This record gives sequence, C-alpha cells and structure tokens, in this order.
Amino acid sequence: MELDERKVTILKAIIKNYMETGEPVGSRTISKYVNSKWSSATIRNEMSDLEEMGYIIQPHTSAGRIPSDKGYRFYVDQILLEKDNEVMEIKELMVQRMGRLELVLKALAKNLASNTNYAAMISGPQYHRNKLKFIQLSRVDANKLLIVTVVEGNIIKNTMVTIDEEISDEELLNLNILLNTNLNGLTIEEINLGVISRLKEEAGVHRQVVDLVLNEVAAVIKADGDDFQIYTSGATNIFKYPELSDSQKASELLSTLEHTEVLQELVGEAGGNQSETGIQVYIGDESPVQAMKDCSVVTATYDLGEGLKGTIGIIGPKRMDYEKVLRTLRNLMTQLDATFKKEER
Amino acid sequence: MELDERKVTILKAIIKNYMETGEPVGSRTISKYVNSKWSSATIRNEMSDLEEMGYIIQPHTSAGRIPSDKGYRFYVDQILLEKDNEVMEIKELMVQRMGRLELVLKALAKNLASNTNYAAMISGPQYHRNKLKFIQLSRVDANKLLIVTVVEGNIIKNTMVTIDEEISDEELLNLNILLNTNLNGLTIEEINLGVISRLKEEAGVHRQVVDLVLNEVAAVIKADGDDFQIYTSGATNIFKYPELSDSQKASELLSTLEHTEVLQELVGEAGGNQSETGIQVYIGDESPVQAMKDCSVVTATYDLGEGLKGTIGIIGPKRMDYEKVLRTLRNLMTQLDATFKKEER
DNA sequence: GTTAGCACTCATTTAAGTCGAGTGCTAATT
DNA sequence: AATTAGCACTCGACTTAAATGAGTGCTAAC
Repeated sequence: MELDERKVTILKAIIKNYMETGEPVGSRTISKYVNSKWSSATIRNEMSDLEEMGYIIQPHTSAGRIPSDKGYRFYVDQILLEKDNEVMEIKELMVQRMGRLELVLKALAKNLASNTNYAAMISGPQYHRNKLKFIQLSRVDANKLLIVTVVEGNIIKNTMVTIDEEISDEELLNLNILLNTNLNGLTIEEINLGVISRLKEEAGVHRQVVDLVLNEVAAVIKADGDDFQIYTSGATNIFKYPELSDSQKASELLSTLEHTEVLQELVGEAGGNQSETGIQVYIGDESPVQAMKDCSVVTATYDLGEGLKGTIGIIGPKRMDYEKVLRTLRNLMTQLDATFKKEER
Repeated sequence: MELDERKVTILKAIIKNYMETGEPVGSRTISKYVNSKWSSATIRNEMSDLEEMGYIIQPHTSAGRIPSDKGYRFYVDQILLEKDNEVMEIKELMVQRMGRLELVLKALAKNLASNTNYAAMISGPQYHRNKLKFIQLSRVDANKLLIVTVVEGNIIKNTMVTIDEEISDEELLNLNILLNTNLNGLTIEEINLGVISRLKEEAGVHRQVVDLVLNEVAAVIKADGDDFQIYTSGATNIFKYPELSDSQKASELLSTLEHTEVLQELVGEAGGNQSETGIQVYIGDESPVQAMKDCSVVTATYDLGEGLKGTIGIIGPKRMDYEKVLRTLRNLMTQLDATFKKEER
C-alpha cells in the first residue's frame, strides 16, 4: 500500500492532535481538524489503512488511534528534512563569562528545560588527549602549596598540598621552571619512571616536594573521568505529561536522570553514530536507555574545538513537540559555535 | 492527664510500628507488639487517651492511629536527649583528596542518601568575610593569562583572560609581586578607587592588564553568591514511601528539591537558631519550606573553621527513622570535624 | 470513491454491595 | 479500681455489576 498525500495529511493530523492532548484521537476529531474536507467515515477507512501499515496503533478496540514509534519516526524524519527556515533568538546571551564552564552548562540545561518544558541534560566536554600544558606552584600559607594544573583544552585544576619541609621563594621558582620545562606537552603516559627519576635528581633536596607534586598532577590528569559530569535540569517537567507521571514510571525515569551514569550511554552513542547535523532522535525503544522506552530523546553534539565534544539532550514524552525541540537545539548549536569561535580568536 | 510510663511505651510502640509499615496501627497490633502485657482493650483505652492528648490521630473512624506531629516531636525530643551511645563508622573515608570541595559535597550527599534511603541535601560553605589571600598571574598561551585567586578559607578560583598587548615574563613577575603586595589581606570593599589608581600608576605601561585583572578578581570575589551551591541526592528515594509518592505530592517535592533556591530557607534557618549540637528537626508544618509539610527534615550545621559554615539536610517521610538519621548525622559531623581539624594542622 | 447509518466493542465511570480491621462501650472479672 | 472479654457499630478499601459514551467496522446508498 502506498502512503499517498491524503494519508500523510491524516497521519500528520493525528500526530499533531495527539501531541496536544495526549489522548487517543478518533476519526471525527480528525475530520473536523482537517477542515471537514473528508467525512469521519473516510478518515476511518484511511486510519484503518494507516494502522495496517504500522503508523498508528489502537490502544484498544473502541478507542481512537495513537501514533506508533514508526509514525513518530516518519514525522520526525519529515521535519529533519526541512531546512531551518527561521532562527529564533534565545533570549539571554547564555555565556556571560566563561569563568566556570560548569556553571554555564548548568544554566544552559536550566534554560533548555524551562524553554521546552521537557527534561534537559548536558554533558561537559570530554577530553580525549590530555597533554599537560602548564604547572604552577605557589605558596599560599607557610606550609601550604597550591598546585595549578592546566591541560590541553584549557581545563584548569587546583590542588592544595601541605609540605613538611622549608622551601624558599627562590627554590620554588626554580621548581616551577624545572617542572614546566620537563613536563609540558607530555601526556600522562609519557611521564614515566625515567622522567620522574630525572626530575627528582635535579630537584635535589626537594625531591620530596617533587614527588608530592607529581602524584597530585597524575591524580589530576587522570581524574578527568571523575570530573566528567552530566547535568540535568527540569526532570520534574515530566509530571506535566500524564502518560509519564504515574508513580512507577516517574520513579524509574527520575532515578535514571538522577544517577547520571546511565546517561553516559546516550552521550556515547550521540558522539558515535551521529548524523550530518549532529542531531539524533530516539523514539521509544530506539533509545539506548531502557528507562526511556516510553519517551523520546533528542540529542545534539556540540564541539568546542581542541577535540572537546559534549552532548545536549532533551527528554520528553513521545508526543514531544519535535519541531520546537529540533529548532531550539539547532539554534543553540549555532550560538554555541559562534560563541566559541569568538572566544578562540 | 498525665503521660505515664505505660502511655509512653504504647506511644513509642505506635510510632515505631507506623514507621515500619506506614499503615495506621490498631490496638491489637500494639497489644502483640509490646509482648502481650496488656490486652487490646486496655491499649484501646490508652490510645483513646493519647488521642485526646494530641499525640496520635485517627485518619478515620474505623482505622488505627497514626502519630501526630506532636507525637513525632515527643519521640524525637526523647532521642535528642539520649547521648550518642555508639559511634558507627561510615564505611568509606569520604574525603580522599580535598581537591574539589564540590565533588566531596556531592559524594557526601550521595552517600547520605543511599545510607538512609531518604533524600539528602548539602550546602557548600558560605563565606562571610572575603579577604583576598593570594593572586597568581601565569601565561598559558601567547596572549592568554590565567588568573588564580585564593580567598580566605582557601577557596580557589580560576579565570582565563585574553590580552592584546605584549608582556614579558619578567614584567609578569613584577605584576604578580605588585598585585600581591598591594592587595593581599584586603576585602572587596577595601579595594577602592584609591588603591586601584595607585596600582595602575605603578603598573606603568601595563595598566590595561591591571585593569583587566582587577575586574576579574572583583567579579570572582563577588561571585561567591553565584557559587553558593546546594547539592541534592537521592531525591527519588521518596518514591519508596507511598504516602509521599502520589503524583501530586511527588511532583511538588521533587520540584522543590530541584530548584534549590527554596532550600536556602532551610540553610538559613539552620544556621540561625541552631540548638546546642547544631542539629534541627522539623516535623511537618514546622518546616520553613511549604512543599515539605508532609515530610520531616533534619538539618545539621557543619563548621570548617575560618567562618565557613554549611548545612546538611535529610528529607524523608514523617515516619523517618529518626534514630538512624540523627546517629548518622552526628557521626558525620564528628568525622567532618576530625577531617578538617587534621587538615588544619 | 465517498458517506450516512447502525450495530458492536470496551475502557471508564458510577453505584451498590461486601468485607474486615478497628473502635467505643458495657459488663464481667481480677 | 484496673483490666479484660464481648459485641454492636463504623467506615475505608475492595469487588462486582451496570451504565455511559467515544470510537470502530461494516454495509448499503449516493
């Protein structure tokens, strides 16, 4: 059977209507919805066909139809084909000061969630190479040193260590030079025993300090896994959609959103098999996360350059407003791009 | 009427039982529960008295009794009187590396939540005085400077700025010295126009850089409001308690936990009228947060020295296991204290 | 090919009925 | 005087049955 124009119109009408109400939609409703061009009986026949073709589903014999995953898929693909025809402006300039990436990401997630009325998640950039770029030792208190470590991508980490021995300002300066000349540009793997022992030798009396510092630096560089965070926002928006808000489902979904480990899968997948635009839509079971089988998930990948990539996701009911979500995400990508391009110059 | 020993025993039995089951408890249950010393009829009479005295409530005529807020209050006060008789050890040494306070707090909240099966919140330390302790400028890229600012309490902030002009290593060193000698120990209020203009004068050609840096520093010191974060964990634990998990209540409560602004009130109140031990228990309506009127909230204030105080809170059903929660919190306080005392030496 | 009409289906709502945990009261017992 | 056994009574929770109505599929007419 073929999906002629009328069938498409009706299918779209069904999906649109269902997205608004969340209730199964019947033939009469559609008949009115499409300007009474066809009677309910005609619609019924078409609906029967559409069901046979798998685009819509009847939850039970005497109810209207709801879109199947296949139906949503059709609808989404349709939208994905259309070019961005308008670029809506996101109100606030979200990035005021790049001071704390973490805060920016949180704010971004919050914005997304409140704009769309769905749940939003955003992962911080993932670093793939971890070359050490810069180390700075500073004395803060008499016996406390501050270690500032900068790795490629300008990720900055601070560590405070307490030392036992005395060390003069001059010695500290020398240590700084020593560390930077020897370590900069190296990855964690390249800082091997040879390098370390040579460093210690050169450090002389302060080999203990060097040891301490190296340990911390190693920990810091390695720790990027710990530091890899996913922020969520608007999780409770799901209560706005009755089909998701019964205790059982809500609990499951919210738990998943809270224990961000599971979301990693989404991030991973999004990074991998991305489409041309970097935008992915998972409908129901298509999602790699089990708890989201009754939801739709839209992910987008952003790129900060220097190999830093992160993922933004919107989680909502299957009847989410795909047009709006896709528009918003595309828009956001554009703005992020612009912002970071500007930052880089 | 007087609250004699038997009434107390029965009241405790009712509360304990209700805490376990979450169901109204009847006279027969209690009769069995207290080792059949008294018959159900006797219990009934006593329960009738207890109800008259306001310690328990009958949700409807033909149901058992549940504790009223007053009943819980009695029970909690009882526990608060008892001395810590055991010091349970919290498994992991929660503070491995104080690298990132933020991560520690998050981990702590997570631990608390999973140990207690209630929701946990924890606020970062609030800074009251903000003396600048140390500034460090470092070159990271040809035209990028890293500003590390340390304020009292060893709170470290990083900012990256892009500069237009050339600046040599030596000049940078001089700038560092200039900034530190002039600014250290000052609060934001003390860094007034006079200080600034003098600094600029001394900086000579690099007054622009000084300007840039001062702006950032000011922003950073001021920003502690932004930075004041509340972390929550285990919010979805509330689904474990049927009396909280209907869609309506759950939604309200979870939203509140998500939009942490409201939680500020808890923090504020906890900081203020704290009891001797720094532990506060809010039962039902006693809570300053409206959405928690069906919950109990236990807060504890921790003290990191240097005027840094924060709040830890547990949010659960009224029938929460107060003994366990109080024990856990007391314990945690002790450990935190120990950890930070150790850190300080 | 389209539409009106009608019998049929079935989730949801409403009403009535049953069940049983739990109470309050009274009278008997200790 | 305190305790307990016994019993009628209450009322939410659960069960069952009937009523409702949105929506369908099919057939026959247009």
